Amino acid sequence: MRFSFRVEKQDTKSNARVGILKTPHGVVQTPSFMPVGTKATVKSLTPEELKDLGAQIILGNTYHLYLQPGHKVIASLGGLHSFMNWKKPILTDSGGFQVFSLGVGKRKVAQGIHRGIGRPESSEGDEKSLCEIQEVGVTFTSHLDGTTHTFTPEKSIEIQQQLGSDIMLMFDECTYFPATHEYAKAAMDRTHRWASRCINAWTDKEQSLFGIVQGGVYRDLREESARFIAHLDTPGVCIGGVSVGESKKDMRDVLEWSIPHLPENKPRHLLGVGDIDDVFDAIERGIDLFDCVSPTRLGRMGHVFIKDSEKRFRTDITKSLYSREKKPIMKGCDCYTCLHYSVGYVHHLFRAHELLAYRLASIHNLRFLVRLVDEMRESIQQGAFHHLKKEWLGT
RNA sequence: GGACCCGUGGUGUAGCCUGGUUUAACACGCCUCCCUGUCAAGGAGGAGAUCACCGGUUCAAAUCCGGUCGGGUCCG
Repeated sequence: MRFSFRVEKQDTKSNARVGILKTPHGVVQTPSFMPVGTKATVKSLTPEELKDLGAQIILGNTYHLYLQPGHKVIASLGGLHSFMNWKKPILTDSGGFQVFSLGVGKRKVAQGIHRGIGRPESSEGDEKSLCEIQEVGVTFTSHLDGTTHTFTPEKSIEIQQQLGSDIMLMFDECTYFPATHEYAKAAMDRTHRWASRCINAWTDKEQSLFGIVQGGVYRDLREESARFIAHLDTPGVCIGGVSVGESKKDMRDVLEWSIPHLPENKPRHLLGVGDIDDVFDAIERGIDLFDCVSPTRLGRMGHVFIKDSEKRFRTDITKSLYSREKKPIMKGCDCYTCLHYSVGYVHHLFRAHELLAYRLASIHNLRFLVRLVDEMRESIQQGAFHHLKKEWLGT
C-alpha cells in the first residue's frame, strides 16, 4: 500500500476535518493521536495493549534508536515494526528535537529545566552545550556514554529508512523559547536548506517524508516557513517548534499564522502537543495528527486523566484522599484499567512502587486521549464538533 | 532471680565507642509545585524530633556516668 491522504469531511463551521491516511502498514483515520514509543516501546505497554486501547499509529525516535541499539541492529532484525512487534504504522521523529534539547546543558537537564531548546550561545559557566550546530549538521554528545556523534539531514534520513518507518520527519532545528527573531530566522533558514537535503537523501518512496514548519513565535517567519514547507514535494507537513516553553496563546498564534499556508490535501502533524484544550484548538484549526508524551509520562507520575469541571483534566492519584476510593478512575471510561480496578487499588500500586501502576495509568491516559480524539472525529463527521468542544471546554 | 541489648521526626535507621566541624543526617511516608516531537518508574521545594525520663560529670552531652520507666533476647 502506497502512502496517500484524503480529506473525507470538512467541518463547515471551522477548519476541522476528517481524513484517511494510508500507509504501507495500514490506515489511520484522522484526526488521530499517536502514543510516543521513543525507544521502540511505549513505556510499560505491549503492542497488544496499544492496539486494544485504539492506537492507530505510534511514534519512534531516531536519536534514541540510533544510539541504542543502533539502526543497523534494528535493520538486521527486520526493521522497527518487526523488531518491536507493532504491525501498524510508525512515524519516526528525525532526532532534531532531541539533539537540540541536549544543547541546553547537563545541569539544566538534571534540574528538569530542558524546555529551552537548542540555544547555541549557552556557554554560561559550567553549562557546556552538548551539541554544536553547523551548516552540515549537528555534532552532539551521547547522553548514554559521552561519545561524539554527528547528525546531518542525510544521516537522519538514512537512519529512518533503515528503521523502516511509514512516516519519516525531516531533520530540523527546533528553536528554543524565547528565541530572538534573528536566531529563529537563522534556524528556520537552516531548516529549509536541510529540507532539500532530506528530500535528496530520501530514496525509499514506500516511506513518506514530512517537512517541518519552524519560525519561533514570529508571524513573518511562520508564514514564510509554512509557505516554504508547503511547496516541498513531500506527502505531509508538521508544525514544529511549539510546546517548547511558549504560552498557549503563542502556540495558537503559531497555528493561526501557519495553517492557512499549508496545502489542504496533505496531512498536518502538530509535534509534541497533547493537552486537552490544545488538541481541541488544533483540530479546530485543521490539524490531523498529534503526538505527545504526556499521557504516558504523566501517567507514570501518577497523574491520571479525568473529565473534570475545572478544565484541568487530570488528578494526582497518589494523593492520600484516594486511598479508599472504590470507584474507577473515570466514570464511563471503557479502558482496561477502569473496567477492572478501583482508584484505591491503582493508588496503592503507586504508593508501593509496583510496576503495574505505570501500566494501568498509561493505559487509562492513552485510552482517554485516543478515545477523545475519536469522539472529535465522529463529531466532525456529524457536524457537531463545536458542541463537543463546548461540552469539554465550555467555550 | 541473673546476664546482655535497645529506646533518635509518622515508620525504619545513621550518628554514640574517639563529647564541640549537628542549624541532629538518610530512606520511606506526608504536603506543594513542575512535566506538551521522553536523558523522565523523573525533578524542585516544604512540614515534621524538646535525640524515653530524671539526675550527674564537663566550658560543652544524642554522644560519658548513675538511676527510673518502657521494649526485647538469652540463662535459670
